[in-house]
Amino acid sequence: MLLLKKLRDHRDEIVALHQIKNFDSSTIIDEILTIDDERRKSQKTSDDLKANQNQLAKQIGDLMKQGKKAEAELLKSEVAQLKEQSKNMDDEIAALMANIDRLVLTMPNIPGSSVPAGRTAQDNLTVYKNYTDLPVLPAHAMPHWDLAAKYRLIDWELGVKITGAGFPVYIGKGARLQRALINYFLDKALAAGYTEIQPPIVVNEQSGFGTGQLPDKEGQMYFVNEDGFYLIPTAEVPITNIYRDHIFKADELPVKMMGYTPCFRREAGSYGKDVRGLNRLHQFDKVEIVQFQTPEKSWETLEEMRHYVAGLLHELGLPFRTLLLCGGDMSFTSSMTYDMEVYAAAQQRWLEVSSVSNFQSFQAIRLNCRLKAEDGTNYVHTLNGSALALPRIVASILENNQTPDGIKIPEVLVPYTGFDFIN
RNA sequence: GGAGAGAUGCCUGAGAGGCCGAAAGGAACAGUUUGCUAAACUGUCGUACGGGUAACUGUACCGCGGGUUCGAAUCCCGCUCUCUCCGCCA
Repeated sequence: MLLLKKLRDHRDEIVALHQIKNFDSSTIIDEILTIDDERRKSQKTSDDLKANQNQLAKQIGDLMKQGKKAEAELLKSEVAQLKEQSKNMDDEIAALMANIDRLVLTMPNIPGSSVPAGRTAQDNLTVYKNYTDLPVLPAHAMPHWDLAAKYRLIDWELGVKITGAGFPVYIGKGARLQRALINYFLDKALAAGYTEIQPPIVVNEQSGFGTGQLPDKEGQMYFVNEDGFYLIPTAEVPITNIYRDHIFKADELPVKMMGYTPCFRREAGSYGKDVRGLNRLHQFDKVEIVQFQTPEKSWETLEEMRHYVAGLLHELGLPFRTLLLCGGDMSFTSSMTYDMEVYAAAQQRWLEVSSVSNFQSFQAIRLNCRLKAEDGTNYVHTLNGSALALPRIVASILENNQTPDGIKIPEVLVPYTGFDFIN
């Protein structure tokens, strides 16, 4: 959510930056500002009326004490009138504000100055890659879903039986590989200074709103009707909401938190080879890193976080690239996003395994999470990133590390898996 | 699931129709003092939205939403949440 004051003070700048996101905000901002002018006028009127009422109420009190009943009654009727007027005014103000809120909520975050313009994923900028030539597998190489079945790592049909498509059952070394990855990611994040969190994996509506999943992405989350809870699509939601309605002191920042959770996504409308195997699931595991940072340092922190994630992929020895998303491919809430994609050599596809974003104050405003500064209160900046999402990592390991005899486990994981080969 | 109690500022906690944006203590911050640590003393110590170049000033907020009243943190109604006891239970 963007701040009204910012819209007023930097109107043209914001309109220009929104162009990069292919969003035309000029008319919306003007409409908002017009409504807000009206709101301010109405508020002045209402405030004055109320000030008047307050004063009269005091006078009435004094008159009553002095026993001047008649005079008091006279003032009472005057107050009644004022009250009616201010009440009408307040209704008007409420309507105006609701209108403003509704409009403000339709505006996406403002992209950072280095975000490239563009419409689709084609326009994303590859800012880093860790390979010179992509691996080429022999003709008999298998995609991960076949490998997973062959070595009994994942039972797809069983998942369908228990729940439905997109809920695979990991078995034996498949399950142990998952657990190894989780522990490896957690240990690395811990060493990088993040505090480990085990949050609830269902959240209330306010939390969903705070991080920006609600209201727009309502249909993407599983909903527990009876209690009004949402299953989290990412640990970002509960972890970021830890500091909803909180005011930080500057020396408390940055706050670095991380956690492992299962994630649930309805993925309505997905189909085809996008959803084959582990490529896209309804339930998957992820370790997420989250930071709260001062506005001055958030860009620096974004770089730090994406380098951290890249480091993990390096250690796993998977071919990957880092993309700087163009305006059109960025999420509604993000100000700048790096995506990390690993290569799955059998499918010959790139799979997104991490998305690292700086939200600036966009989430913080919704969260009402602020920073106490010398010159008043300000909003903090929030950032987060996957570090990492498991299924596609597993897919990439299986496909890239396959040999005729089995699958080689990346060296860094061996202490966690307890085995170095799957056959 | 049943019964009861409660929700006040960063925390503890008073406040029971006007003198309350709210006592007191603690924490925090600034200053004074003391040889350091510490202590003592003094001061500061909520947020939002308006008006004003500014000094300053208006309004709202005591869980949330209504109501009564000239006037509500205080009375009434509804909701939410928390705690305690009972039941069930990993």
